[in-house]
Amino acid sequence: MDNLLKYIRSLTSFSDRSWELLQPVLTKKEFKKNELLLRQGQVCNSLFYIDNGYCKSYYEIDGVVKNTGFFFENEIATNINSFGDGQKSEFNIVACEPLTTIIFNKDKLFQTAQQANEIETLGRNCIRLFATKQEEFSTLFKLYSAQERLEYLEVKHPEILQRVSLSQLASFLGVARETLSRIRKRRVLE
Amino acid sequence: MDNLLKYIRSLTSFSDRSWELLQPVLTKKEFKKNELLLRQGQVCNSLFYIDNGYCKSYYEIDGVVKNTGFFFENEIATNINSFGDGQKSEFNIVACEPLTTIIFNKDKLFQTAQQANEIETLGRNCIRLFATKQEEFSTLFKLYSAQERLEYLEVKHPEILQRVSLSQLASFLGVARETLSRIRKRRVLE
DNA sequence: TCAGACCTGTGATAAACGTCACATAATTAT
DNA sequence: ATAATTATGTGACGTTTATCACAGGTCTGA
Repeated sequence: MDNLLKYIRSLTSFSDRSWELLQPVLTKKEFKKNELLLRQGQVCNSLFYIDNGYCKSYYEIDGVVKNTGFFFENEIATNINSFGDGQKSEFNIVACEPLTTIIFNKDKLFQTAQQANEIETLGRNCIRLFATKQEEFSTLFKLYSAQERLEYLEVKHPEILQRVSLSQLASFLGVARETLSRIRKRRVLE
Repeated sequence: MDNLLKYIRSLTSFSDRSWELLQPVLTKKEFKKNELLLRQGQVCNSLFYIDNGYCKSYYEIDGVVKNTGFFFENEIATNINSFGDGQKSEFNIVACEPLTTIIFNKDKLFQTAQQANEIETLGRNCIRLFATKQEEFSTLFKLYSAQERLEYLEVKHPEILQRVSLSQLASFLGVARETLSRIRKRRVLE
């Protein structure tokens, strides 16, 4: 839980009292590699704080897997739309490695947040980080070519390139696996 | 202010008392067509509730304008990253029509939110909507081709196609103006 | 240690797209 | 009303990308 407390305090001021109040909201949970955190069609009632390992969100359309996000240590993974609105999720979240998470239960979180403003503020800040990340990757496609998107990741998010295989990365970058392989080859030669 | 109150109450329970407390946070402001709401390099200290008209966010890179978002009535326009973190904005927001907005002042909003939990919850929900929208458009690029992205807008966001010119829409969809023109022609003939 | 699954690279080919050039609306300003 | 500006359509051409096919490499579990 140490990592989580540090993470929270990097976002917002958080008293020991708030941390105590938050405890009943939290559950530690481990996932095996390839185990699902969230399944398409389910409603997402959790925020998954990633303590160790990483996971990804993906759509499965006509049997083809399309990766839409990767989530590493000290990030929150969730379906923000499903979590907020109670709608069924259109995508899956799966552990890409053995994964240790701390789960925020939605109902308990909302109850507790009504009583403790610091917890409400924490929730706002978690969502803000999530929104910032989405905006960042959304903008990539509007500003840059496939090769430039790869270069952007090399500079700004090298951890993704180090830990995610080329095949997995391709759909996230919006190109075919073969194309990404060729782009990478060009980059090495240049 | 009527529209704003309805908007707020569609998001979260909001007492008359909270609405009173919120008043000092709010300022009505009109923008002329092509007037900037936010300039690149500035820090964003406002949430712009769109009461009437619409605006867009855009990057200007090597003299070329790239549109990244459109914001219509009953939406909040802002730079979520700049607003939350105090970083300088990398993009502009400009009125595309004569625009009526209600501005939330950041400092006053945060002060007031500390005293009234309903206002903190409102902030969380506004950001949540923002995150959901970003995620939606980010996913489009990973799942669909340019033509499919256009079809998606036709079904899910026809208001964008009705109000935004083809040239403006092109960079938002991540294609050249000429390509979008040809895609549209194909769609009409099919 | 061996088979099966997954990952990466590469060639061939067709399709999609970007860019430049220019013509023709449509809109706006004077 | 008319000129200027902006928006759209279209052809030509080169570049980038998707798709299919297949070979070789790596990892993993029986």
